[in-house]
Amino acid sequence: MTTRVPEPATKRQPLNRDRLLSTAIAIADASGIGALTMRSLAQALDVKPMSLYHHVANKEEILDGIIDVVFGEIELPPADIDWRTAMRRRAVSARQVLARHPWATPLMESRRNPGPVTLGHHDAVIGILRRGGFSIQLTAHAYSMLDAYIYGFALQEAGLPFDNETVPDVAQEMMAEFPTGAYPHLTELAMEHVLQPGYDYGDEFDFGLDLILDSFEALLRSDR
Amino acid sequence: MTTRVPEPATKRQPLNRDRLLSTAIAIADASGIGALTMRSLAQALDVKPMSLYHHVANKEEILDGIIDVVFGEIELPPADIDWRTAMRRRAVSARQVLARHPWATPLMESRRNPGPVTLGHHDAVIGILRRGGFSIQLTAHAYSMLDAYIYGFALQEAGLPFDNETVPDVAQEMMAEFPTGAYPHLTELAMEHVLQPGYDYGDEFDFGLDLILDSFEALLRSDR
DNA sequence: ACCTGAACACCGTTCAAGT
DNA sequence: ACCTGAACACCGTTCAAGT
Repeated sequence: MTTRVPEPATKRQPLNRDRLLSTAIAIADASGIGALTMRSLAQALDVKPMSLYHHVANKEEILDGIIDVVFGEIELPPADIDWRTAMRRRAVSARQVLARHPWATPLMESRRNPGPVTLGHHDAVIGILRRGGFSIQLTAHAYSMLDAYIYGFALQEAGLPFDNETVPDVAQEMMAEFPTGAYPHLTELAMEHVLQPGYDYGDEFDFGLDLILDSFEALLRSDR
Repeated sequence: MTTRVPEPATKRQPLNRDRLLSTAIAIADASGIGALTMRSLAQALDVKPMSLYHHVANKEEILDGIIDVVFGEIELPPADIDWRTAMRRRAVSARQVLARHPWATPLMESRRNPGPVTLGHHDAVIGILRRGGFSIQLTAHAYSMLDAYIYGFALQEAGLPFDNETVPDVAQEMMAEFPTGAYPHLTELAMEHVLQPGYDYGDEFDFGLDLILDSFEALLRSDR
């Protein structure tokens, strides 16, 4: 004999904004941002499309919202460590987060309504630089440059037509389509670098990051 | 009395791939990539939507095609000038081109079929570095870093919610919505830097670019 | 060879109606 | 307060048919 269960464990949770946004992110992660439609989102939430409009004004607000959630995933180091360690950890974390959500980087461009988490992130990073002794001028330089580098790298990484395992196959396939003798330098770089064992495009990130941090360390010293 | 004109000057040109792509770019420039639909493109070409499919397989091919056209607009300096001048000119030109086509940068991510112009561009840039004395290793570092910076900067610039004239209005409006006391560092940076006369976000580009070029010049010297 | 009309399976969103 | 059915004006694309 079964007991009557007034509230079964599988009972549908009431819809709310947080669940809406995290489900939207899950869809984009799994199937790309193109697969995120009001209809697909509603179905994943076990609800009709029109119900979504009770929690967000429109799809734009969903896109603004998920970008703000993604920003919240980036580690903000404690305020009491030195600026270089803090900037390094934030940059590495940002790259990891953007690699986890490859649809997010290009979306940054069109989003012009930064959410509270995004603004808080920017504020904290600027604060770390200022406390580290950066002038306002130098803070602007450093922040602009670091973010350009991080987003640009993430954009390139998201656009790579291969992951680390399929490098040889994809590279060989692409080069097979080259007209004979065309792109000699590209071919050289592929053969003698990209196709060598142990190659990992991701390793490039640390090189450029440290180069930037070195430069600002030198500038900071000569600044005061 | 009017003469009979068998071929009026306004006669519709026959559709071809080049005209299709350049019209597509004109639409995206004028109204954003979202306004570029098979139907809007057909209308601009004075043709029915289905006619487009005689010149391209689908919309993906149009997107691949216009990205390749945009790449072709980037200046490739002559092979006989020194690497630093060449890299500088290419970077400045790339930024100008991407600023002219703000929809293009985020599109780079999803395009995985580089066209012949794009491949030729990459090949030429790598060639300039190699001839400048860069090892394969250092070439990979430099190219990855320069492109990450260029694309990242273009992405940020495209996402700015203001152009140079409207900076004060937009910044003031945004800050007016901040809860009191929130984002103190962001506010400081805005008040004492962004809102100062003569501020131009674009100026940041040269600073970071020269910093990168300086670093590689030093690395190149110690490398040989 | 090049173009097209009609149709299909999708979109985001509005509106009026249900509980 | 929260959800929904039906409808509207859009998408990209296929197919069969026109010149």
